[in-house]
Amino acid sequence: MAKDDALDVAERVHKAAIRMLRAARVADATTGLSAPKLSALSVLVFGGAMSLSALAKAEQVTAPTMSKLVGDLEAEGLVAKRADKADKRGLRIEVTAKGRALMEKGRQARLALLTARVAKLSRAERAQLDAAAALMLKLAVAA
Amino acid sequence: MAKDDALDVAERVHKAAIRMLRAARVADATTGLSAPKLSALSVLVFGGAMSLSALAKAEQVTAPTMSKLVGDLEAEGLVAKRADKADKRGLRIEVTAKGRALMEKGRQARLALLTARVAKLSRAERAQLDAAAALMLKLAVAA
DNA sequence: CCCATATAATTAGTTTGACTAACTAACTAA
DNA sequence: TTAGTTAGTTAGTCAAACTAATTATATGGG
Repeated sequence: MAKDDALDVAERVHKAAIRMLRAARVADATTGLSAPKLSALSVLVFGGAMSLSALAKAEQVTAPTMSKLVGDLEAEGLVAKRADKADKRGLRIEVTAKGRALMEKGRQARLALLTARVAKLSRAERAQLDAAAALMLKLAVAA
Repeated sequence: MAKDDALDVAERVHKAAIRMLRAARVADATTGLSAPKLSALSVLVFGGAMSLSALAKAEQVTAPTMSKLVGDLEAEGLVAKRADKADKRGLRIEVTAKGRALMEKGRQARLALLTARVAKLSRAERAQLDAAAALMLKLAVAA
Protein backbone atom coordinates (compact mmCIF):
# COMPACT_ATOMS: atom_id res chain seq x y z
CA MET A 1 0.00 0.00 0.00
CA ALA A 2 1.30 3.42 -0.96
CA LYS A 3 1.86 6.32 1.39
CA ASP A 4 -1.20 8.01 2.73
CA ASP A 5 -0.06 11.57 3.26
CA ALA A 6 -2.14 14.32 1.74
CA LEU A 7 -0.06 14.87 -1.38
CA ASP A 8 0.02 11.22 -2.37
CA VAL A 9 -3.68 10.79 -1.81
CA ALA A 10 -4.41 13.96 -3.77
CA GLU A 11 -2.28 12.68 -6.65
CA ARG A 12 -3.94 9.32 -6.83
CA VAL A 13 -7.47 10.65 -6.50
CA HIS A 14 -6.74 13.31 -9.09
CA LYS A 15 -5.40 10.87 -11.62
CA ALA A 16 -8.09 8.28 -11.01
CA ALA A 17 -10.88 10.84 -11.37
CA ILE A 18 -9.42 12.08 -14.64
CA ARG A 19 -9.14 8.58 -16.04
CA MET A 20 -12.61 7.60 -14.96
CA LEU A 21 -14.28 10.68 -16.42
CA ARG A 22 -12.28 10.40 -19.63
CA ALA A 23 -13.60 6.88 -20.05
CA ALA A 24 -17.16 8.02 -19.37
CA ARG A 25 -16.88 10.91 -21.83
CA VAL A 26 -17.15 8.66 -24.85
CA ALA A 27 -20.87 8.30 -24.09
CA ASP A 28 -21.54 11.99 -24.70
CA ALA A 29 -21.68 11.46 -28.44
CA THR A 30 -25.17 9.97 -28.07
CA THR A 31 -26.66 13.42 -27.53
CA GLY A 32 -25.23 15.10 -30.60
CA LEU A 33 -24.36 18.05 -28.35
CA SER A 34 -20.88 19.45 -27.78
CA ALA A 35 -19.22 19.11 -24.40
CA PRO A 36 -19.60 22.80 -23.45
CA LYS A 37 -23.30 22.79 -24.30
CA LEU A 38 -23.91 19.58 -22.42
CA SER A 39 -22.02 20.89 -19.42
CA ALA A 40 -23.90 24.19 -19.37
CA LEU A 41 -27.23 22.36 -19.58
CA SER A 42 -26.16 20.15 -16.73
CA VAL A 43 -25.34 23.11 -14.52
CA LEU A 44 -28.75 24.61 -15.27
CA VAL A 45 -30.58 21.38 -14.55
CA PHE A 46 -28.86 20.83 -11.23
CA GLY A 47 -28.36 24.42 -10.18
CA GLY A 48 -31.68 25.76 -11.41
CA ALA A 49 -32.30 28.91 -13.45
CA MET A 50 -29.58 31.53 -13.09
CA SER A 51 -28.15 34.67 -14.66
CA LEU A 52 -25.74 34.56 -17.54
CA SER A 53 -22.87 35.79 -15.42
CA ALA A 54 -23.53 33.15 -12.76
CA LEU A 55 -23.56 30.46 -15.42
CA ALA A 56 -20.37 31.82 -16.95
CA LYS A 57 -18.68 31.73 -13.56
CA ALA A 58 -19.87 28.19 -12.87
CA GLU A 59 -18.44 27.08 -16.20
CA GLN A 60 -15.24 29.08 -15.76
CA VAL A 61 -15.66 31.00 -19.01
CA THR A 62 -16.14 34.71 -19.74
CA ALA A 63 -19.53 36.33 -20.13
CA PRO A 64 -19.25 36.77 -23.92
CA THR A 65 -18.43 33.09 -24.39
CA MET A 66 -21.46 32.12 -22.35
CA SER A 67 -23.64 34.68 -24.09
CA LYS A 68 -22.93 33.03 -27.43
CA LEU A 69 -23.33 29.53 -26.05
CA VAL A 70 -26.67 30.37 -24.44
CA GLY A 71 -27.75 32.04 -27.68
CA ASP A 72 -27.05 28.82 -29.55
CA LEU A 73 -28.81 26.70 -26.96
CA GLU A 74 -31.80 29.02 -27.14
CA ALA A 75 -31.89 28.74 -30.94
CA GLU A 76 -31.98 24.96 -30.52
CA GLY A 77 -34.87 25.27 -28.07
CA LEU A 78 -32.89 23.81 -25.17
CA VAL A 79 -32.94 26.85 -22.87
CA ALA A 80 -35.10 29.96 -22.53
CA LYS A 81 -34.15 33.46 -21.45
CA ARG A 82 -36.47 35.36 -19.14
CA ALA A 83 -36.09 38.93 -17.98
CA ASP A 84 -35.06 39.36 -14.35
CA LYS A 85 -37.90 41.21 -12.66
CA ALA A 86 -35.69 42.80 -10.03
CA ASP A 87 -32.88 43.93 -12.32
CA LYS A 88 -33.71 44.96 -15.87
CA ARG A 89 -30.11 44.38 -16.98
CA GLY A 90 -30.26 40.76 -15.92
CA LEU A 91 -31.50 37.46 -17.33
CA ARG A 92 -32.81 34.25 -15.90
CA ILE A 93 -31.69 31.36 -18.06
CA GLU A 94 -33.75 28.25 -17.63
CA VAL A 95 -33.73 24.83 -19.23
CA THR A 96 -36.70 23.88 -21.40
CA ALA A 97 -38.33 20.46 -21.18
CA LYS A 98 -36.55 19.56 -24.41
CA GLY A 99 -33.20 20.67 -23.00
CA ARG A 100 -33.77 18.75 -19.83
CA ALA A 101 -34.65 15.60 -21.76
CA LEU A 102 -31.57 15.81 -23.97
CA MET A 103 -29.24 16.47 -21.07
CA GLU A 104 -30.82 13.57 -19.22
CA LYS A 105 -30.22 11.31 -22.19
CA GLY A 106 -26.51 12.07 -22.20
CA ARG A 107 -26.34 11.65 -18.47
CA GLN A 108 -28.03 8.27 -18.70
CA ALA A 109 -25.56 7.12 -21.36
CA ARG A 110 -22.60 8.13 -19.19
CA LEU A 111 -24.09 6.53 -16.13
CA ALA A 112 -25.04 3.36 -17.96
CA LEU A 113 -21.40 2.96 -18.87
CA LEU A 114 -20.20 3.57 -15.33
CA THR A 115 -23.00 1.62 -13.71
CA ALA A 116 -22.14 -1.51 -15.68
CA ARG A 117 -18.65 -1.33 -14.25
CA VAL A 118 -19.71 -0.41 -10.72
CA ALA A 119 -22.02 -3.40 -10.75
CA LYS A 120 -19.01 -5.69 -11.04
CA LEU A 121 -17.60 -4.45 -7.75
CA SER A 122 -18.37 -6.05 -4.43
CA ARG A 123 -20.87 -4.51 -2.06
CA ALA A 124 -18.00 -3.38 0.17
CA GLU A 125 -16.22 -1.75 -2.73
CA ARG A 126 -19.37 0.10 -3.74
CA ALA A 127 -19.72 1.38 -0.20
CA GLN A 128 -16.13 2.53 -0.29
CA LEU A 129 -16.70 4.40 -3.53
CA ASP A 130 -19.82 5.98 -2.16
CA ALA A 131 -18.06 7.22 0.95
CA ALA A 132 -15.29 8.64 -1.19
CA ALA A 133 -17.84 10.49 -3.34
CA ALA A 134 -18.93 12.45 -0.31
CA LEU A 135 -15.30 13.27 0.46
CA MET A 136 -14.62 14.43 -3.10
CA LEU A 137 -17.58 16.77 -2.85
CA LYS A 138 -15.98 18.26 0.22
CA LEU A 139 -12.72 18.68 -1.67
CA ALA A 140 -14.59 20.55 -4.39
CA VAL A 141 -15.57 23.30 -2.00
CA ALA A 142 -13.02 25.89 -0.93
CA ALA A 143 -12.24 25.79 2.74
CA MET B 1 -27.07 7.09 4.09
CA ALA B 2 -28.23 6.79 0.49
CA LYS B 3 -28.78 3.59 -1.44
CA ASP B 4 -25.76 1.62 -2.49
CA ASP B 5 -26.86 -0.04 -5.71
CA ALA B 6 -24.65 0.40 -8.73
CA LEU B 7 -26.60 3.20 -10.39
CA ASP B 8 -26.72 5.37 -7.29
CA VAL B 9 -23.05 4.88 -6.55
CA ALA B 10 -22.16 5.62 -10.16
CA GLU B 11 -24.19 8.83 -10.03
CA ARG B 12 -22.60 10.09 -6.86
CA VAL B 13 -19.07 9.22 -7.86
CA HIS B 14 -19.61 10.76 -11.27
CA LYS B 15 -20.91 14.03 -9.91
CA ALA B 16 -18.32 14.26 -7.14
CA ALA B 17 -15.43 13.62 -9.55
CA ILE B 18 -16.71 16.32 -11.90
CA ARG B 19 -17.03 18.83 -9.09
CA MET B 20 -13.64 18.06 -7.66
CA LEU B 21 -11.81 18.32 -10.99
CA ARG B 22 -13.68 21.48 -11.89
CA ALA B 23 -12.46 23.05 -8.68
CA ALA B 24 -8.90 21.91 -9.38
CA ARG B 25 -8.99 23.24 -12.94
CA VAL B 26 -8.67 26.84 -11.86
CA ALA B 27 -5.00 26.16 -11.07
CA ASP B 28 -4.16 25.43 -14.72
CA ALA B 29 -3.88 29.13 -15.50
CA THR B 30 -0.50 29.24 -13.73
CA THR B 31 1.17 27.50 -16.69
CA GLY B 32 -0.02 29.82 -19.42
CA LEU B 33 -0.80 26.70 -21.45
CA SER B 34 -4.23 25.73 -22.79
CA ALA B 35 -6.03 22.69 -21.40
CA PRO B 36 -5.50 20.52 -24.51
CA LYS B 37 -1.77 21.27 -24.56
CA LEU B 38 -1.41 20.61 -20.86
CA SER B 39 -3.34 17.37 -21.17
CA ALA B 40 -1.26 16.14 -24.11
CA LEU B 41 1.96 16.93 -22.25
CA SER B 42 0.66 15.06 -19.25
CA VAL B 43 -0.05 11.97 -21.31
CA LEU B 44 3.46 12.10 -22.73
CA VAL B 45 5.06 12.54 -19.33
CA PHE B 46 3.20 9.66 -17.76
CA GLY B 47 2.86 7.41 -20.78
CA GLY B 48 6.30 8.05 -22.23
CA ALA B 49 7.20 8.83 -25.83
CA MET B 50 4.63 7.59 -28.31
CA SER B 51 3.44 7.93 -31.88
CA LEU B 52 1.15 10.70 -33.00
CA SER B 53 -1.72 8.31 -33.56
CA ALA B 54 -1.34 6.79 -30.11
CA LEU B 55 -1.38 10.23 -28.56
CA ALA B 56 -4.43 11.23 -30.59
CA LYS B 57 -6.24 8.11 -29.43
CA ALA B 58 -5.32 8.72 -25.80
CA GLU B 59 -6.67 12.26 -26.05
CA GLN B 60 -9.77 11.19 -27.97
CA VAL B 61 -9.09 13.49 -30.90
CA THR B 62 -8.35 12.84 -34.56
CA ALA B 63 -4.85 12.56 -36.00
CA PRO B 64 -4.95 15.95 -37.78
CA THR B 65 -5.99 17.70 -34.58
CA MET B 66 -3.10 16.13 -32.73
CA SER B 67 -0.71 16.80 -35.59
CA LYS B 68 -1.42 20.52 -35.30
CA LEU B 69 -1.26 20.48 -31.51
CA VAL B 70 2.07 18.66 -31.48
CA GLY B 71 3.35 21.08 -34.12
CA ASP B 72 2.50 23.98 -31.82
CA LEU B 73 4.07 22.28 -28.80
CA GLU B 74 7.18 21.60 -30.84
CA ALA B 75 7.36 25.25 -31.92
CA GLU B 76 7.21 26.19 -28.23
CA GLY B 77 10.03 23.78 -27.48
CA LEU B 78 7.90 21.59 -25.21
CA VAL B 79 8.05 18.36 -27.21
CA ALA B 80 10.40 16.92 -29.85
CA LYS B 81 9.62 14.67 -32.79
CA ARG B 82 12.00 11.82 -33.55
CA ALA B 83 11.80 9.46 -36.49
CA ASP B 84 10.72 5.93 -35.67
CA LYS B 85 13.63 3.70 -36.60
CA ALA B 86 11.50 0.68 -37.29
CA ASP B 87 8.84 2.42 -39.37
CA LYS B 88 9.86 5.36 -41.48
CA ARG B 89 6.28 6.64 -41.64
CA GLY B 90 6.13 6.92 -37.88
CA LEU B 91 7.12 9.40 -35.20
CA ARG B 92 8.15 9.18 -31.60
CA ILE B 93 6.89 12.25 -29.79
CA GLU B 94 8.75 12.95 -26.59
CA VAL B 95 8.57 15.67 -23.99
CA THR B 96 11.56 18.01 -23.66
CA ALA B 97 12.97 19.01 -20.29
CA LYS B 98 11.25 22.36 -20.69
CA GLY B 99 7.92 20.68 -21.48
CA ARG B 100 8.27 18.37 -18.52
CA ALA B 101 9.02 21.28 -16.22
CA LEU B 102 6.04 23.29 -17.39
CA MET B 103 3.67 20.37 -17.16
CA GLU B 104 5.01 19.62 -13.70
CA LYS B 105 4.40 23.20 -12.65
CA GLY B 106 0.72 23.00 -13.62
CA ARG B 107 0.38 19.65 -11.96
CA GLN B 108 1.91 20.99 -8.78
CA ALA B 109 -0.52 23.91 -8.77
CA ARG B 110 -3.50 21.59 -9.13
CA LEU B 111 -2.21 19.21 -6.54
CA ALA B 112 -1.31 21.98 -4.11
CA LEU B 113 -4.92 23.07 -4.23
CA LEU B 114 -6.23 19.55 -3.68
CA THR B 115 -3.58 18.62 -1.17
CA ALA B 116 -4.46 21.55 1.07
CA ARG B 117 -7.99 20.24 1.25
CA VAL B 118 -7.04 16.59 1.59
CA ALA B 119 -4.82 17.57 4.50
CA LYS B 120 -7.89 18.68 6.43
CA LEU B 121 -9.38 15.21 6.30
CA SER B 122 -8.78 12.62 8.97
CA ARG B 123 -6.32 9.80 8.44
CA ALA B 124 -9.24 7.40 8.02
CA GLU B 125 -10.86 9.63 5.42
CA ARG B 126 -7.62 9.85 3.46
CA ALA B 127 -7.37 6.08 3.49
CA GLN B 128 -10.93 5.88 2.23
CA LEU B 129 -10.17 8.28 -0.62
CA ASP B 130 -7.07 6.36 -1.52
CA ALA B 131 -8.91 3.06 -1.68
CA ALA B 132 -11.56 4.67 -3.87
CA ALA B 133 -8.88 5.99 -6.21
CA ALA B 134 -7.84 2.45 -6.98
CA LEU B 135 -11.46 1.55 -7.65
CA MET B 136 -11.95 4.51 -9.97
CA LEU B 137 -8.95 3.40 -11.97
CA LYS B 138 -10.64 0.04 -12.38
CA LEU B 139 -13.81 1.78 -13.56
CA ALA B 140 -11.77 3.65 -16.16
CA VAL B 141 -10.83 0.43 -17.89
CA ALA B 142 -13.37 -1.39 -20.04
CA ALA B 143 -14.24 -4.84 -18.76
C1' DC C 1 -30.75 65.14 -7.38
C1' DC C 2 -27.37 63.77 -10.45
C1' DC C 3 -23.06 62.36 -11.77
C1' DA C 4 -19.46 58.97 -11.44
C1' DT C 5 -18.71 54.41 -11.22
C1' DA C 6 -20.00 49.66 -11.34
C1' DT C 7 -22.47 45.71 -13.24
C1' DA C 8 -25.21 42.68 -16.89
C1' DA C 9 -25.28 41.39 -21.20
C1' DT C 10 -24.11 41.83 -26.05
C1' DT C 11 -21.37 42.75 -30.32
C1' DA C 12 -17.10 42.67 -33.00
C1' DG C 13 -12.89 40.68 -34.06
C1' DT C 14 -9.19 37.34 -33.21
C1' DT C 15 -7.09 32.88 -31.92
C1' DT C 16 -7.23 28.07 -30.80
C1' DG C 17 -8.73 23.61 -31.34
C1' DA C 18 -11.99 20.48 -33.29
C1' DC C 19 -13.61 18.17 -37.60
C1' DT C 20 -13.56 15.99 -42.72
C1' DA C 21 -11.41 15.44 -47.09
C1' DA C 22 -7.60 14.77 -49.65
C1' DC C 23 -2.80 13.98 -50.06
C1' DT C 24 2.17 11.71 -49.76
C1' DA C 25 5.06 8.22 -48.07
C1' DA C 26 5.87 3.80 -46.52
C1' DC C 27 4.70 -0.75 -45.09
C1' DT C 28 2.40 -5.50 -46.05
C1' DA C 29 0.63 -9.23 -48.27
C1' DA C 30 -1.55 -11.72 -52.25
C1' DT D 1 4.57 -6.15 -58.31
C1' DT D 2 0.75 -4.08 -57.33
C1' DA D 3 -3.30 -3.44 -54.39
C1' DG D 4 -4.62 -2.18 -50.06
C1' DT D 5 -3.55 -0.25 -45.47
C1' DT D 6 -1.49 2.73 -42.16
C1' DA D 7 1.13 7.11 -40.47
C1' DG D 8 1.24 11.60 -40.73
C1' DT D 9 0.42 16.25 -42.94
C1' DT D 10 -2.07 19.96 -45.39
C1' DA D 11 -6.16 22.63 -46.48
C1' DG D 12 -10.45 24.33 -45.35
C1' DT D 13 -14.33 24.92 -42.21
C1' DC D 14 -16.69 25.53 -37.85
C1' DA D 15 -17.22 25.94 -32.84
C1' DA D 16 -15.67 27.96 -28.79
C1' DA D 17 -12.45 30.53 -26.27
C1' DC D 18 -10.49 35.22 -25.46
C1' DT D 19 -10.19 40.80 -25.16
C1' DA D 20 -12.01 45.25 -26.17
C1' DA D 21 -15.68 48.08 -26.72
C1' DT D 22 -20.88 49.19 -26.49
C1' DT D 23 -25.48 49.67 -24.43
C1' DA D 24 -28.48 49.73 -20.66
C1' DT D 25 -29.38 49.80 -15.97
C1' DA D 26 -28.05 50.23 -10.89
C1' DT D 27 -26.17 52.47 -7.08
C1' DG D 28 -23.59 55.49 -3.91
C1' DG D 29 -21.48 60.10 -2.66
C1' DG D 30 -21.41 64.93 -2.98
